Amino acid sequence: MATLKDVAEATNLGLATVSRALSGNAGVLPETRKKVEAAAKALGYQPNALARGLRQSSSKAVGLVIPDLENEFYTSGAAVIQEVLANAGYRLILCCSNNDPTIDALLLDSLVERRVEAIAHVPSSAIGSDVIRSRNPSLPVVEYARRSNSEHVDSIVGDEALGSEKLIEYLVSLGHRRIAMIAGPRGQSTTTARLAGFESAVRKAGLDADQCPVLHGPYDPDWSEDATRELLLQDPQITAIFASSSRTVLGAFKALSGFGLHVPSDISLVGFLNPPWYEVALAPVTTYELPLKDMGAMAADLLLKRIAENEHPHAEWAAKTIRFEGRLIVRESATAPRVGSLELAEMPRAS
Amino acid sequence: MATLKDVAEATNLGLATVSRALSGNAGVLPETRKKVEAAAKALGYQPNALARGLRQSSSKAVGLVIPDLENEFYTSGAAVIQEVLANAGYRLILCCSNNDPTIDALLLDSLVERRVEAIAHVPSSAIGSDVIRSRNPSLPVVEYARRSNSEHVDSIVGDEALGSEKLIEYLVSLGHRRIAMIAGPRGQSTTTARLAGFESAVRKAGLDADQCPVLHGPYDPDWSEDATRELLLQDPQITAIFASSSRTVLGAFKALSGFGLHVPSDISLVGFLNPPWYEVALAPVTTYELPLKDMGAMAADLLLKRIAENEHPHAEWAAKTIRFEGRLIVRESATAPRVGSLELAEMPRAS
DNA sequence: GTGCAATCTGGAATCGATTCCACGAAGCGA
DNA sequence: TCGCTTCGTGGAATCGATTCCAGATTGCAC
Repeated sequence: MATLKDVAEATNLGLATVSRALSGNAGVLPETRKKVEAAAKALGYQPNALARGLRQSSSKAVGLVIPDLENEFYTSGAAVIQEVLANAGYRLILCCSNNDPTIDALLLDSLVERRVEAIAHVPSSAIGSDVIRSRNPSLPVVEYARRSNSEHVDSIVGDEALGSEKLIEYLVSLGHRRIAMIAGPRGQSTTTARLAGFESAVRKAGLDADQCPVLHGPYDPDWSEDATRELLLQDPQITAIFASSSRTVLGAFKALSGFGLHVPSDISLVGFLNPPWYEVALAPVTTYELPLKDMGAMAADLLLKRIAENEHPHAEWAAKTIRFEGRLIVRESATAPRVGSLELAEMPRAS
Repeated sequence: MATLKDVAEATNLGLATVSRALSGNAGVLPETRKKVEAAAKALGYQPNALARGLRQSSSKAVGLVIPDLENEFYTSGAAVIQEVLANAGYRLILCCSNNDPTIDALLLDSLVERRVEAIAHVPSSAIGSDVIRSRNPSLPVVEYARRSNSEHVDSIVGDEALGSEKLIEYLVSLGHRRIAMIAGPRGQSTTTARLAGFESAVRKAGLDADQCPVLHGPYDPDWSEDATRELLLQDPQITAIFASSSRTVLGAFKALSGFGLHVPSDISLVGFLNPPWYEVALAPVTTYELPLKDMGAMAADLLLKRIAENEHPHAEWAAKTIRFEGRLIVRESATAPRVGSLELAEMPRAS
């Protein structure tokens, strides 16, 4: 592949001049520049970003690590982040940790080694981004969507607790008193917050906590399907289910259909987040929507701001957590509770 | 940030030795290596991938450009590609072109400038990947999911034509004779193939092509909703709709609900691909599933193979297109056609 | 005509790793 | 003991760009 030197030789100019000409710097005769550009084009010259980055110690790249490429909770923000950064002249290096803390740490390291200028991060463990910050205090890092225990990292999250609370309040207002929650895996900030909101709302409404069971498991439709199934078998008095992610809503629907139950006449179901398909689900899903796009934009803006600040040595700043409120979307999947307990028509489970 | 030199000075060793010790090369005394590793750890040394890449002219990175981060048609394969490559010691740089050919070209350039060792690409235009190949004949490139007109690039796609054909055959076997297709944007290989299959099936079944309208538009729920609406108003004799992507299925469902129509008793609807929510849709969706995961794995394997071949100068190879068959999944969204024309209860459109 | 500034250009240092080559020490057989 | 190989190590070149600094040319004012 052609290098700057090749262009220099082809034009009988010095390296320095050619470099200036191509990088659009001032101090080059217009005709010289023309000549250089022509030669570069003819030779098919493409700059070497590695060499440039090495010299300038700036890669014009930002890293983003998310745990799952097929979950709108993360990709929705990722899309915006990529867009904002692209407009600012940065490239996004997007990596996927598969929710594995080991891979997560590996990817963060590899981003630092590539000398990205900032990192956005959906932490896969409570350790989160602290390792990075402690080794590279000046590298801007922001946690997005989930929080770790890191004290020294900005984070942008949704107000998940408030969301749960609103949903439960709504169910209670419809008359439900026995509400089950299908929660996520323990230890993740989202799970913790959604659970906290649930428990708080249950308490405030004066419900009997024993009649409001909570199931913990991965954000996975299959697990959720099994969990819902067992839940109903054990506790047929339940009148409403709060499935705290779109994945678990999916599983819950499948389990319910398997039992021949109808939403919402047999049982109410509310979800979380707002993927497009909620509108065309078996019963359009009542849910709490988070402004994922806004959150992503804010994360990207924050990173850009921190990068800019880095140019000039800056005063100490305190890490801050920004929490975005969402909104309750009422659709059809929840109504007043039925009377009496469920009649489960055990059907062969769809494989 | 600590450099190799810092480690060398801290240990009173030469640069060369330190480099060898850290990169696990032979020819270093075990105790020397211990000492180096200890010092590196103490100093928080992290190698500079830019410098390494520059010297070795190999970045251990592979680029992937997809048009949309929120569409399972692309992310599903992307997830697998990332996994396979990670296992082979490569990092994935994932970029999103927003379906814009200009951005697409820009991103490809930027990947080449970063000296990635291979590129997987969902082309956003018919020009596709040829520019890259013509300038860098030795850079492995594979097109995934969509094809461009490039003659010299491998591509891995689904057998979209066959899929359409199977779906239409199925509808015909149920007794449908007036089937509408909501197609994608003209000029994309997926649209073309799906349309070709549709037309071929219509012809083979001896249907009247005039009674089987085709609407072209973006793969977008809102557009699809409008299109479906107009379609039904213009042509209430239609008994089945083939919505050729999950996005358009969504829009179609919304339009149908808006008219108070019930799937499948009032009208049949079949889709394409198989996102998880198809199972819990208003009517579980009959569709043609493509093995996206297998396709992604194959794309990644192919790239790795080409990278390996590049090590040894190799014989000419001919570009090949690999087409994956999918399978028809029969659910509940299509049944035998109603008799007579539709009665449209025009409802206020959900904003 | 001379002095000085402004403008354009090129040589050479630099970024941080890898790697070729040379050097000294140690081991071993003859 | 001498000569040869083997092993561990360090010096210096290298990758390909950017950029500091100095030199050359020109223009302009006095």
